[in-house]
Amino acid sequence: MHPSKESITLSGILYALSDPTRLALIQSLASKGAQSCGALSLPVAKSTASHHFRVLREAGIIQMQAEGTQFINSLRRDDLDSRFPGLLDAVLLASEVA
Amino acid sequence: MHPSKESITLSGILYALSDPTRLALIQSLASKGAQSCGALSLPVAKSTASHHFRVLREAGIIQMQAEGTQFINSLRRDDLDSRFPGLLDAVLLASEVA
DNA sequence: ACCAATGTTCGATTAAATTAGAACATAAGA
DNA sequence: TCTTATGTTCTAATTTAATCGAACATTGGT
Repeated sequence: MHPSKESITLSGILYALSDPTRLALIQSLASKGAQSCGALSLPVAKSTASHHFRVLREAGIIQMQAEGTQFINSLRRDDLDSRFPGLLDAVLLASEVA
Repeated sequence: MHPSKESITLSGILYALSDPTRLALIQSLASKGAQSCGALSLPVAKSTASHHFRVLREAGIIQMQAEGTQFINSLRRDDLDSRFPGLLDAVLLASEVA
């Protein structure tokens, strides 16, 4: 379900983050910390939101852990920083500027 | 044909670079400097290569200038660095690691 | 047990990207 | 002027992605 750090690919990350909805998602996670899927309140259907979480998860950008009836999402910051130094920070900085 | 610096979007850049063929293209431009389309010798049909150049150009990542019968491609490094500091470098670094 | 809350998965639909072949445009050279 | 070189544009086929509704699973509370 969650890819290992080594199997995270650059193309996968760039693709996952090229979607404005997913970009907004990780921006929220970065600024407000870990949140459940519902707390992130996307303006799309539940199934669509679930799809976006899956894309981010399978790209290795977020991790999800069950907590009661909900799932808590958080950035895999350490893994990303060690595998692709500076990339996440540059994207987050750019997403604030734009 | 070439977008202004201000109209370059983060999503556009991330999407354009999420394709392995295009990523390889800009990596070659970064390491070997400006090159014609032909010199970059992609393993695809001419029309397909032209499509990839167009995507990179319209995303604001490269600029193309006519030079005789050919087009010289180069990175819009200054524009990218000023608009999204550190992003291009992080991607290029990541593309070397991976 | 029963019910509500929270997401996931399945199936279908619609939209967008990738690819390539064929025809076209432009510049340089013989 | 004719030909070659270098890409672009057009059109079409295949693939991939985004979206939603409905049904399903799991947990926690009543």
